[in-house]
Amino acid sequence: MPGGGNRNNAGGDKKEQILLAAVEMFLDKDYYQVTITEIAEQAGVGKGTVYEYFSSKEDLFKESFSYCADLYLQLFQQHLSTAAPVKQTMSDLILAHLELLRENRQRLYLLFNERPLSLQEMQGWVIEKRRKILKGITALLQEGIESEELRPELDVEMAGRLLLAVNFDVIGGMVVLDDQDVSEEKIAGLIDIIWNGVGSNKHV
Amino acid sequence: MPGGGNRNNAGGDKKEQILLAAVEMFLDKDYYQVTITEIAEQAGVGKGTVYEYFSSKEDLFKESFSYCADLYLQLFQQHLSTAAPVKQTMSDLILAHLELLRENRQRLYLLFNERPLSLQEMQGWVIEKRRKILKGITALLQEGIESEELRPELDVEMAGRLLLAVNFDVIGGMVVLDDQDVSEEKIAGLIDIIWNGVGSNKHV
Amino acid sequence: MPGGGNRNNAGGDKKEQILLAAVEMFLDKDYYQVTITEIAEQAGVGKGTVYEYFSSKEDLFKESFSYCADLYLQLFQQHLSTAAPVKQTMSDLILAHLELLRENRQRLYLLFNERPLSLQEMQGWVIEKRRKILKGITALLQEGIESEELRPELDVEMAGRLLLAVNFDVIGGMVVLDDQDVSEEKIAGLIDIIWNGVGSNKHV
Amino acid sequence: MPGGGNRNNAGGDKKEQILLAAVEMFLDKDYYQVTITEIAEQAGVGKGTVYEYFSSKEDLFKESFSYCADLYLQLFQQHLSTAAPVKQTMSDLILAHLELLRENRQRLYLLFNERPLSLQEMQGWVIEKRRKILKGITALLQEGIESEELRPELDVEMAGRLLLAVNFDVIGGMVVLDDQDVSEEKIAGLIDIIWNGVGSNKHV
DNA sequence: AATGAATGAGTATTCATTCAT
DNA sequence: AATGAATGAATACTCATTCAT
Repeated sequence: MPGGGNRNNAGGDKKEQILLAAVEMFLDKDYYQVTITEIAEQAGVGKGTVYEYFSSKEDLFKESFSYCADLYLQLFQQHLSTAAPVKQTMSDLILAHLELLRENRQRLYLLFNERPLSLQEMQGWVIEKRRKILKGITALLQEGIESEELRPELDVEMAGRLLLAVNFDVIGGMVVLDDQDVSEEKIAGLIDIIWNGVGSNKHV
Repeated sequence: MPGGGNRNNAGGDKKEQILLAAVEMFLDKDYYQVTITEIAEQAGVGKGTVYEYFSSKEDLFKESFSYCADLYLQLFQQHLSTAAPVKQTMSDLILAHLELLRENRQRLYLLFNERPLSLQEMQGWVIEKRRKILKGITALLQEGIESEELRPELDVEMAGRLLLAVNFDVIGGMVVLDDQDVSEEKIAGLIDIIWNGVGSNKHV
Repeated sequence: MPGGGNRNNAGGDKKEQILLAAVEMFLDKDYYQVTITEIAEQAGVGKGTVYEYFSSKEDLFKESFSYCADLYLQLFQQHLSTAAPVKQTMSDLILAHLELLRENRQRLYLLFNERPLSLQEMQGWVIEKRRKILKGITALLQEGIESEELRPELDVEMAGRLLLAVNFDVIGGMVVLDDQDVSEEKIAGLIDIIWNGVGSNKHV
Repeated sequence: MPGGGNRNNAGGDKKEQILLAAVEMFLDKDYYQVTITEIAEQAGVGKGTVYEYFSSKEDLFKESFSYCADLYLQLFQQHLSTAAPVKQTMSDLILAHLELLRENRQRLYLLFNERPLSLQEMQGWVIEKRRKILKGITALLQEGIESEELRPELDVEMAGRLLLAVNFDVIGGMVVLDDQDVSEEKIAGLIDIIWNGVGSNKHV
């Protein structure tokens, strides 16, 4: 078997090592401000080694991004596949998201939400991931309608988008942009709004 | 209106000329992809002239950004300061936002929502603008509660954030990311959700 | 007239300055061993300046090469367009070539004769120049046949190629590779061979 | 023939294996475009193994070059050592050369004729080989004079150089640069010129 | 005030070579 | 002896910024 085979018992470690270092850097600075040298240093390997495992900076970025995006995807999918009542699930999602943001550096939000504009391909990347999540949420809502938890006349697509926005923009914004403490109370208030709307009955 | 009269290129309006050119470019490409040379060409001035009016590329970007942000601010403030019913205002805001996105190139959204991440200062910039808008919306909602259009127990901050998210994330996302046609019907559905919530009465 | 016009009274000097420096370097070392930095230093300009006038290293090389090739072309064309007897012209060509090699650094020979193999395009370049020269020589020989200076049954193409080879390979080789002094006597001997051939009459 | 027997890859012939792979590659691409990795792959050995047998890329190139040069040398020496008439030998040489070029990839010509210029050492290498060949040719011509096949007043050195040039520049040029089909007729014409010269008797 | 020629710091990437296994 | 993972020196090219005119 010429050329040997899989990378020792050290495993694919080097690659992961580099990937994690890259994620670390890309969470801190944007694509253009992160240098391969930095990543290599952060990973504790030589510059050339980076290129043993990733064909280019762009490739490395994509993989870093994908790695982070998958964290999100997993989070959502995990919570969306429960049998819990919809209201509960919505709440759980928000809480889980909050935790994810807190655990994995707030900037995860940024990486996901605010990609390097110009790497056009990245755009499609993000959009794709968003669609997947949106689809999951939409399905959840559809079930909610069928189980009569939700109003039958609901525009599930828009409701789904709103829930996505709540997670990314409201929660993400509070944690990351405003660096706020998001209390349980706040979340309850938010869920209340989503569930019951803002309108009073007096004027309707 | 100082100086009065219409502004030909005879006037001292080189600065505005350059600024508008910069906005044009920054709406098309991201910070790192726009070059001073391009901006100068677009503005029809020499490269050196750019530096007569702006101390650096970063400075020029900030001003360009601010210029665009103000478009938003104006849009919101204009609609938030009407005496119309809150529901109407919310709807108007969304419609106006839609139009703004369509008119001013979709990328306005991107410029505003997705700044060159780690120009740290930019962050504060965005946050600041968001807060101002949020404040306006919150005030609107507070009035709505007082006029009993809105539910008295509403967490106005969260409701405000949600409305912001609806504009930026839901509408912006649909127009820009998904390149979707946002029908009146969709908006009606969205307003319905915001107003009445997603929950059915059966299970509550 | 926006943008001004031709480069000062300094003339296209900078460009020529750089070109000559590049020629200098490319005559000394091969394409891959010459660095842009060196050329810039040699030319006494900044690295960036090189790129103001030449779009890439390859471009600069091509122009350098072309510059040298034109020296050859001129040399040949100048001598080929005289009304002198063919024999005289052949001799003149060789002498002129010798002088050119001595004047313009021997390595001119190398640059022309031994291009960087791999820049495929270069190959075509050289071939093209060779063809032009060959055509000129062939025409000369044809005239020689018509004026009955040369044998009527001569294969002019082959004779032309032989004359080219004499110049490039024999003369060039002696001067450059063997660093030999090429005496008038040697040249007379060479012309004699070309004119009368090597064969004796005894055995024919 | 030390060791005798045929050489499988079982033998210690790794070195030859690598050398032949290198020749293969260097005939295809120039020094700078051939990588050690490629050579190793072509040879079916590990990259490190190359360095077991050759101290550096340059060393490997030199040996590859020498290997090819020896093909030439052998070709010439083989034909130069016959007892055939000089005219016949000249013709044979050209034909043999043609065949060699056709068989061994045209690029043999390039490898020999156009070394990576400024590996200065290479220059000497080529010069050395050329001298050896030239010496052989000169001896042949001297014999030709003695046997009265050739004109007694011939400058044998120049005649030798001319024959070398005919082989390398005329034949090589036609085959490689101009990618021409070299007919027997053309060769006959060439031999005719060498033998009888270009001059008519009318004007002499 | 206006210009654009000149500049050089900054960076992704390649590849010969080493050396631990 | 054989390997190939790891390495970092080396280099073309970009572009914000300056400054002489």
